[in-house]
Amino acid sequence: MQLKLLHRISDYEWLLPKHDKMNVDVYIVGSKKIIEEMDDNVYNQVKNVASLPGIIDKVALLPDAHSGYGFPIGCVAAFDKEDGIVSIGGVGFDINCGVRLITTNLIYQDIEKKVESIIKAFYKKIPAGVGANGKINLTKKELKDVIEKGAEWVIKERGMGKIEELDYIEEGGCVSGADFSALTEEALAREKNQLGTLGSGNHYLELQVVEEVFDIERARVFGLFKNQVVATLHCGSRGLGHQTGVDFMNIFAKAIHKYKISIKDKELIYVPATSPEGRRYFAAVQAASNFAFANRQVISYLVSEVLNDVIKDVDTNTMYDIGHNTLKIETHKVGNAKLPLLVHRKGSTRNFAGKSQVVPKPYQFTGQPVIVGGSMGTASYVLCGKEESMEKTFGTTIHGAGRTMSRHKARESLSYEELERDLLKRGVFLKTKSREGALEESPIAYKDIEEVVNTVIKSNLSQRVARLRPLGVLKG
DNA sequence: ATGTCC
Repeated sequence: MQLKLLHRISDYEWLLPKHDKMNVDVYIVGSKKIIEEMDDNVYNQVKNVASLPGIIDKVALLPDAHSGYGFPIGCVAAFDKEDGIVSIGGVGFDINCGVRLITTNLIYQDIEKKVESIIKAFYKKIPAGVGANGKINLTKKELKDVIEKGAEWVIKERGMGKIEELDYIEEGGCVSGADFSALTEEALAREKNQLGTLGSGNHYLELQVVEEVFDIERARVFGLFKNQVVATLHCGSRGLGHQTGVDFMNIFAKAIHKYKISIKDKELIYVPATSPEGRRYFAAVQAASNFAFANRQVISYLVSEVLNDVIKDVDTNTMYDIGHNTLKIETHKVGNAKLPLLVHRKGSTRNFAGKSQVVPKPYQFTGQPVIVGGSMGTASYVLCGKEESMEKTFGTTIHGAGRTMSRHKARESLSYEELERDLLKRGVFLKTKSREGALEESPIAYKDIEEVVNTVIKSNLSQRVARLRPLGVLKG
């Protein structure tokens, strides 16, 4: 993206003022380098998003942003609850794709020589890769319960996890407004034993060590300490969520004729939020979101089982679990008004500070944790929201480093053997279902996580709590 | 991201 098109606010904040058909400005977070290296298509995409009807206040673009379907990945846009719209590209096809951080009572020395065997045991126990199926076979009635109850169903009905864990999942592991009947038959049919499966692409399960603690107080409340072994898992709503996106593209395509909406970019198709199709999409997104929460709950339980198989008496806890492809109704301060908004977070994470109804009770005085995923060889971060982000980005921050190289280019840039060697040099053991897939996710294909994190710190959106160094990774 | 083309 060209810097000369933007107005500088600070070294880390920029503004693309509204012009042409834009209804609002675009607020951009990034260092000079990050913005200059950002795909030009991101510029076109945020301009298009800013031109959507009923958009409120601004579009916020985060430093991990890159080109996506319709909306960039790494942005947040909010629409008036009544006069606004809902967009499929604004959520993403992997609905409620998210991350969970699992803490343990182990220190690095406990597992130093067992990393390989732990990752291999993960590989055996946790289905990963395209089309992977798990052991949980749901009847239609059970699937309906999963959709309506989210992670709670997994804990109560299958005994996979502790009931207290629900307090440490975004929205208690179950968003409201989920309607089973909003999902299509095709989406339901895709759920063929996919509960408790990791998936492919950038999804992973990583064994990590807490390398550095930046905020001792918050780390203590989050249950983190230096040299501690933790696991981070990144996955979403699998085929069910994806099919929901695909099917609503068709439902929306019919609806725009009815509402006489003309679309200039088919990837940016939308319907009025209050239309039957819009309401149904909202309910379907919440439904798929609950499936994703349940999915991560199952995998999280399998992680604790594996750790207890390989090493005895391991105590695991969920530090937090949060999505980064979401659609929510939230009240935000806009100017002097407080407005209920339809917040689309696409590859971006809710980052609420301090006391808030949606911050879990144990974290009321710290603010809500954010888990920023690394890219195989690189560090992950635990961050925490700051008050300023409420006004600047609707309480939103980054979700990862963000791609800087296309999947295709990444595959051509190195061989699998080179990747494996590079990772071993970094002290990371890799096990994957797909060598091609792993190449696409090579660390060289991603931005520098340190620089991306530094940007949200310098712009006062988030604060650092801890940095996690990868030891081993299972990829789909 | 995705039973990466029923």
